[in-house]
Amino acid sequence: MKFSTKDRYALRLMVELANRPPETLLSLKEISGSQDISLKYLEQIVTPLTRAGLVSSGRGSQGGYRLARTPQQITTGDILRAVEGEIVPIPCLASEAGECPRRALCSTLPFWAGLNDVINQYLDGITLDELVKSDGLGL
Amino acid sequence: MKFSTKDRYALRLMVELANRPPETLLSLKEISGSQDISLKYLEQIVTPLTRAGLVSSGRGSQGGYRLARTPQQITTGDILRAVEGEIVPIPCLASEAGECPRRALCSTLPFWAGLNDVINQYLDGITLDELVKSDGLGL
DNA sequence: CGACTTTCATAGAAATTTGCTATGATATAG
DNA sequence: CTATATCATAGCAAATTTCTATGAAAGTCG
Repeated sequence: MKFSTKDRYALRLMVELANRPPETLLSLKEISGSQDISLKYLEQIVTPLTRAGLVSSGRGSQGGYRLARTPQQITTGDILRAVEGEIVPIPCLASEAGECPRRALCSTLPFWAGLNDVINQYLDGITLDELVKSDGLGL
Repeated sequence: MKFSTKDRYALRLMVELANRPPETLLSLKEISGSQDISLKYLEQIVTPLTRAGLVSSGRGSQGGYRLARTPQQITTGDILRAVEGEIVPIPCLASEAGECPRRALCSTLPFWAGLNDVINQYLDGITLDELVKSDGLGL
């Protein structure tokens, strides 16, 4: 039960963008430098973020990325779901899951569903704005 | 971000044991049949559960496993931690994690720590007893 | 225009994890 | 002594993760 580096890097990328004046473009090369993440890997990570409409891009020299909404309008759930897809603790709970023949008699399913709720409520309750502000708070 | 089949099967195994009269031994062969899980895989899963003191075993013919405590005294956190080890959403938060050079300036760490708390509080708040009783409730 | 920079698209590949299966030893009941 | 079960350890194919490589398309600037 671990979130991937892709998930973690996506959050850091978004924090980096949120820390810049809006409207200005920030290149992946700069993010790669400051966050110490491979440029090529960042390219892969930012793709689903743009497709999800969380960031917008400008190409060519002086190109880069910027947030497509304000940090208050973006939750950690938005970001993680963009790169990872639906966040579910077990495949059974995915919306595209096939019908499980054991469903009726599965006494663990309500437990997993409860965990699913707790996790997604947390993710949807924290905005990018709050992430940025928590800088240096807890450890 | 998924829990493994090992985690899920461990829960189902424990529910099965909790559904039997205490003190009586239930063999993995029977569990294998009713839960449709390979016997050999079950053997692997039950090992850490016995080591963690959650179940006790009797060998030989008529042997099997039983709960070592009452279902009220066993939480889902106990079970999952027994088979999976510490439950942490990212490696940074594991107690045996090496010191991260980025720790001080990592503005995502408090977010992950919060998620960690939410998950573990949920896991520690639900007992095997409650799992068994939820049979047939939600879907 | 033309060199340079950056995003964008896709493919590949090494390393790790997952999800088992196999072999065989050890203990107990009847 | 035989059948049954736990216990211990090893191995292995498939999937996933974590990148790296190649190159095209689009934009900036001199």
